[in-house]
Amino acid sequence: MARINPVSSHKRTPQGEARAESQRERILTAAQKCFVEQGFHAASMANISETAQMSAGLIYRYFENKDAIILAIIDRQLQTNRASIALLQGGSDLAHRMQEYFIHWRRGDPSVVSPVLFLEMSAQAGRNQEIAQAMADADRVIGADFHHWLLQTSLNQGQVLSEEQSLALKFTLQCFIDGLMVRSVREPVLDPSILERGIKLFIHHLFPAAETPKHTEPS
Amino acid sequence: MARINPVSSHKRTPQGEARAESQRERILTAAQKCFVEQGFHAASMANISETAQMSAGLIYRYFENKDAIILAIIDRQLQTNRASIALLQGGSDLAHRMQEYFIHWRRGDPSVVSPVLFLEMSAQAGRNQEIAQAMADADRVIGADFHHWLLQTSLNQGQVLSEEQSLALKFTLQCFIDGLMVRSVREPVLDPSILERGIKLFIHHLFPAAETPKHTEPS
DNA sequence: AAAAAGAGAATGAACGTTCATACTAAATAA
DNA sequence: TTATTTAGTATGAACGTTCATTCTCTTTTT
Repeated sequence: MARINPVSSHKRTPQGEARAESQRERILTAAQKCFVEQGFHAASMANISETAQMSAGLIYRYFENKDAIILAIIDRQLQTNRASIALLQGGSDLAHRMQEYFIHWRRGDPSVVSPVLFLEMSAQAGRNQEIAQAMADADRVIGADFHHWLLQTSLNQGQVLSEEQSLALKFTLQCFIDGLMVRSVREPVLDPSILERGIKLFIHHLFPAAETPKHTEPS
Repeated sequence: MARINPVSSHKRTPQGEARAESQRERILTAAQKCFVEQGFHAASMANISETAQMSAGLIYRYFENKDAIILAIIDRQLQTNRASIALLQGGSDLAHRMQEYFIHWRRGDPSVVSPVLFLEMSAQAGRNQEIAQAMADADRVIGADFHHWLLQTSLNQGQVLSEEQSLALKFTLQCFIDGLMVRSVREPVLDPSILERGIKLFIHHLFPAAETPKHTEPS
């Protein structure tokens, strides 16, 4: 794999750099679409250039090679994911927000991580050291956020969570979220009420501190 | 995608068919290794033939094309997975057995599903209708098994689980297991005690009926 | 006019697949 | 027994295609 940063072998004026940035943006948007539809390896440069509506050769003015584009997309997904997860910790109705993410994942909403890309990234992490490192780093950041949040919210409830209890809870939550992402790809049609009940089951039993505020259902 | 069954355009004696079967086995074993290490698309026929220690052309005597091999591998993984999940429902210590699977996944033990392949299969299911169908069918079977098992075990505990409660519980469990598989690929080094605590947290709170028999820890 | 951006044909490697040919071992003929 | 035929098994070079990448030339911008 190659480096993430754009090709530096061209001198650019400040405004030229602005244009270059928008071109990179254009390429990455097209690449993401192709990668989602065909996968990292199956999507060709010709395919990406077509989607971006530019010549194949031109892409190489902005990215060193295909691997650099893949790396950039992965980086982007990790950032998007982190932002999403951070939002998950905001208010109080954790279960409801999880449901919303599930819906967004389904729809392929570009403002959230693409579950298909996430799966492909994870698979690649099992073989490519550079990708594994990037994902591990992203996980570490998200994990630290969670850890902090867990200690905070449990404290607000008057509970005291041990270090190990918090780490275990964090692990369980990450498993569940990853699993939800997998399910969003694999369940062709899922009864929304089952989704709601399933998520609430998890949240109510393991995260009473982040429980949904209204109409708590009997267990 | 093409069909799964072996190429039928060759006449074979009964013992010839036995040999053919062992050849197919040899090819699939090699293919699985290559697919795990490089991915469905990145692994080449040359690569597979090299690993199987036979010429590239010979593979086409036993499989129509590369897609047929991919399909066969996916089918195999789905069968293996179903068998594993069925074993999960056997005895009482569900949490402990989950831990064991996690370890096996990590090791790439061939007797259990390969988590890397599982991720790649799931990603492909998001684009290829044939694969999506095969995985949905497998999920349906596993889901039915779970549903049955849940009703059974809850009944043994004197509880009565409604249809919807059981389906929600099934969904939650499938999410968690899928998530564990993702984590087994992405967590480079995970403290075993955190794994144990995390899994027990999930099982104890959601599946008290399948609780670990000895030394139940305080919540 | 000079420089940067862009297009698209050219390039060579790698891919999946096929094909003419060679090997092997059992069956048959001598 | 020893030759000859036969049919399945296996090889690896060759084919046509597609791929990522480079090169050359044209257009646009400054």
